[in-house]
Amino acid sequence: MFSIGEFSRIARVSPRQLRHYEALGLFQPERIDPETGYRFYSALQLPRLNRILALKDLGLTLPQIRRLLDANISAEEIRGMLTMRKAQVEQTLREELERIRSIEARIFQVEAQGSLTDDVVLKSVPSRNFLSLRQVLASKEQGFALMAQIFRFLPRLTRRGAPGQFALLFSGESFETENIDVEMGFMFDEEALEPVLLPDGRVMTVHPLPAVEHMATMIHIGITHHESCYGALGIWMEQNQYQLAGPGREVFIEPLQPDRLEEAVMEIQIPVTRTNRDHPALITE
Amino acid sequence: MFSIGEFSRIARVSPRQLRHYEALGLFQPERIDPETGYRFYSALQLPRLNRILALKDLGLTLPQIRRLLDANISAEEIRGMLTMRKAQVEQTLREELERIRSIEARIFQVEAQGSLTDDVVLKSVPSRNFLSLRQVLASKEQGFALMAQIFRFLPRLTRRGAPGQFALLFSGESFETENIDVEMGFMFDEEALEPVLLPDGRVMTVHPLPAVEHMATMIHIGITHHESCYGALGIWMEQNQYQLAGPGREVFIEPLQPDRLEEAVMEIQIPVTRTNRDHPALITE
DNA sequence: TTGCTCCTCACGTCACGTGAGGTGGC
DNA sequence: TTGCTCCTCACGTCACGTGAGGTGGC
Repeated sequence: MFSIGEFSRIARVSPRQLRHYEALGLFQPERIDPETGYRFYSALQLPRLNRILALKDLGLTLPQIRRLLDANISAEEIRGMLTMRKAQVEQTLREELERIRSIEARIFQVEAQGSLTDDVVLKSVPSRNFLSLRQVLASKEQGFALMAQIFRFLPRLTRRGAPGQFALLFSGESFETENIDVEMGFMFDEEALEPVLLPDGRVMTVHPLPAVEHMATMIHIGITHHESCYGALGIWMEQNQYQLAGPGREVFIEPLQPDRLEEAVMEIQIPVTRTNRDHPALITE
Repeated sequence: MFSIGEFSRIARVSPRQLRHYEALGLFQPERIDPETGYRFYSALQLPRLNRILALKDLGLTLPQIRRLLDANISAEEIRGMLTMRKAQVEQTLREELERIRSIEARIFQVEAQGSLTDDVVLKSVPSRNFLSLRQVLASKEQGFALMAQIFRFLPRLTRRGAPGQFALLFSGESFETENIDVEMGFMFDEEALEPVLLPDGRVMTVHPLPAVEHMATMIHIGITHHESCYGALGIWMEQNQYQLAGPGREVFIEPLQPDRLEEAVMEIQIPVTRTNRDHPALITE
């Protein structure tokens, strides 16, 4: 019989660890002195402790190990738990690989620019309604004109002003500066509104925008000169192995104030999916 | 200005998260109403929040991010922190890869044996003194005879019986059953003892055993029939990519009781080093 | 009055490490 | 008496999630 100190030196675990395993019902001392509360262990308990440590090395949690050591568990169940755990580790492995790529991209950026820039953040955005007008614009100027018209008419849109955030949705996948297929209007969460007739006879209608699971986003201040954001998004997508997966959006966070457009804050959003490539890391045999 | 709820929906983070970042001094609201304590944020704060989220995605801790966002930090320091983080992730990646191999080995074992067996545990053992006798044994029987002789003489070794744990150290790297180069004696932690003269004229002397950083260990009950342990250790080493790195040891946990040898508990210890192989996972370019 | 949003604690997470404060045998 | 070992709390870790209990404006 060994005291907890002796036993911990033999097994090379800490006394605290032994007490912790005991508290979890995982590993009990062979005897506890009722007088002093001292714990005593025997050498014959070492195999069980070793099994616990070996399973812990595989990354199983202590409650999982407790279930695994349960006498009533079948080999089939054991295999199931290990297979599940393996899948988990493979998943985190893939994530770590991506993380390394992202860090490398950032290091490269710092070396090239001398500082951190262009913070692209991946988010998931929910479905929203879109009161909008779709049009192919011959030029940027035509776009601004349409925007101005909508905004002149805006106070009459609803009693309480704009129903949500002003946004642009670009359907073409090419980033040309003419013949842009754009949908312009207001994104909002409430139930659908009636269609709206503009003075020139065109009609803004409501349809739902789909939720997007993986949206690469970037914040830009002002309503012009945001081409560099698309450049940065493109580089980010390439370095992080994503590709374009749908129409991009430009969402204005706050109601636009026509006299202070240079202070407008816009979020550029691009739906992305992971580029399929072989993961050399997962070739483990 | 947005309330915390509005801002959290815009930025797609939780209000709790915003309060948490504030508590860490990482991200403050632009204004706090002194009356109500309500927090208010502006759209212009989104770039900073995005930077925080982007750096968090790289796996940096919030205090690290705080330092990175500090105005007085140079590009060189930023690069240093990112490079350090990259090395960390690469390390955990290697560990995850090993873990997958270990889990696969365990799954294979369960499939072959129908249950968990042979718990090999990797430990580090400290340096200890060894009062011992080295000899090349022609046969196993000769070994048992030597052991018996030492034990007959044992009561006279010290006043208080054996000075430590009885142990065998095998210098030959081959596992033959004859001409075994073995060192036999007692491992202990106290300061060195005097040499001991055995009745047949041979002398047991003290020398330190080196500490071993990576020791593959296994528990065996009894003093014979432990060949299967060496088989299991060999398989374990192969599957987990380790190789033999020094003389193996057999350490008896408790004082040997000659009439109950079948209940003796022995730890088999084998020093190992990692087998060098290319890690395909680290080919990231 | 009922919802809704906001506020400030404060517990829980996972596997222990690390004191703090106290006790019993050499 | 001084060390040594043991005991039982209980805090801290990391980045929040999740109530609990209370308040102010529509």
